[in-house]
Amino acid sequence: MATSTVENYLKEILVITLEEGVSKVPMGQVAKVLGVTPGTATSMAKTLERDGWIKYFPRVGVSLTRKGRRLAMNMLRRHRLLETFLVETLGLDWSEIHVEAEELEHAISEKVLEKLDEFLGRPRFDPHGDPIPSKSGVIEQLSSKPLSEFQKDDDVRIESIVDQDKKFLKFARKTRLIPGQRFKIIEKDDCADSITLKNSKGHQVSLGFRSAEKVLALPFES
Amino acid sequence: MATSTVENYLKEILVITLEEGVSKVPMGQVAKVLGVTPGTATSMAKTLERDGWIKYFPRVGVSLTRKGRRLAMNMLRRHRLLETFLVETLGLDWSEIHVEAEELEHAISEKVLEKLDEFLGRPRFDPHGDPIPSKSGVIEQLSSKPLSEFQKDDDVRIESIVDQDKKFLKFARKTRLIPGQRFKIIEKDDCADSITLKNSKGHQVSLGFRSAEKVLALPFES
DNA sequence: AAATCTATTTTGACTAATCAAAGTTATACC
DNA sequence: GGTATAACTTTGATTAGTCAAAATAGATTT
Repeated sequence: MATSTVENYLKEILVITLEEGVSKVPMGQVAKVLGVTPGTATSMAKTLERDGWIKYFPRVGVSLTRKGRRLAMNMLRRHRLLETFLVETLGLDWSEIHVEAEELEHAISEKVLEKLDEFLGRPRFDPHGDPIPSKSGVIEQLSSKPLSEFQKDDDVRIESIVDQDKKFLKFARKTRLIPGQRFKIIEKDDCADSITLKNSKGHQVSLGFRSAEKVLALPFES
Repeated sequence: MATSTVENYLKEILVITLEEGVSKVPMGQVAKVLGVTPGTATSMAKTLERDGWIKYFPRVGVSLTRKGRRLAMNMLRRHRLLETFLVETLGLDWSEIHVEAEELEHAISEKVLEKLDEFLGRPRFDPHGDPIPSKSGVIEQLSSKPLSEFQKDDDVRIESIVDQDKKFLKFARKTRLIPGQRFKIIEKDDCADSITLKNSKGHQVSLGFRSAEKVLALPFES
């Protein structure tokens, strides 16, 4: 069994891996995100390698083994499901949930997590719009977020439509909300619960938040 | 800050104290409930005393200081609120909740606990019928439980009526469900959701579980 | 009162996780 | 191409929590 320290190291290594799209994370960065001295990170790297969680390349960095990645994904799932619970069910403030989930994620069992997931209606995204890894460790493209998470003036590229309802897919096709298409968010009104997009040809679409949640997009630097 | 090991020691010492009505708990018993060797319990007792959580009387036992009791009560509150949550909200099986709560109680913050308490409607009893200590550390008489928690043939003494609804109080008075009165449970039917009591004068009352939950009683050895 | 038994304490050793500070590489700069 | 710099590793020490096994103190029995 992994201690919660081990779980933390693996999770943070995974997050950096996903965020930066690299496979070897340098020790300095590991030390920094975990708030320990570089020496501690190095010695931990050795024990993590000894126990088969990571591969350690001295003076270069660490990468997760399959086993390590599996556990790390599971931690990310716990973390994000808990964040969702804290906001949706208990109504905690957005700014506090990270710290809280950071603690709870080590204490919650697989069984309770499963029940929580069910209770929450198997959410796909956490309150920050980050995707929640599935039970089997699959995660949607990290940086793709539902349209509802973007802000006015953001440039986005449609990534995928989460909803499989035929009517919605038909509507999406008609309005060019198709993977690969580029849009700019020209209006976002929280009160009216509406988002308006425009593509380069001047074509315009408005969506309610409900629907905007079903459309995943990537931020797009033009 | 207390580690979760410290929290466990204090909580278990409190539980024994409450259950047995003693103030000094012998080391052997401490070791047993915590699943450690006697030597470990002894050395822990010294550190706990050093940090002001308990008083340690060599070869006799330990008792909680005011500070220790406060923390221990808080742990008991956490534990029982979590058990309530696991059963009521997530629908876990009665038999599993103790172990789960045992882990979570150390990870949940005061803030989240407060929200959880609110979400659950500030319950007074956990799923076992044990009282949940208040935020300020007050606990109702440990052994008093709602009538619904007793079994057929149990002898009980009514302790108090939790519900303040006038109609219910009137009904209780008429049927002699008054603090101090003795009854025997002559029938308890889970399917029919009904409990029937009889006092020494042959007077009989039947209650639904709903109502039986509002009547606290003490087990009574005749 | 001596012998025995049981509960408790002591001792010495171990693991996980950490830090500070000294030592080592590789890279970058002139 | 030698030296400074930043990144990384090593070393030695510390703290929390634990066990096994030997030592001791009280209580109980004879």
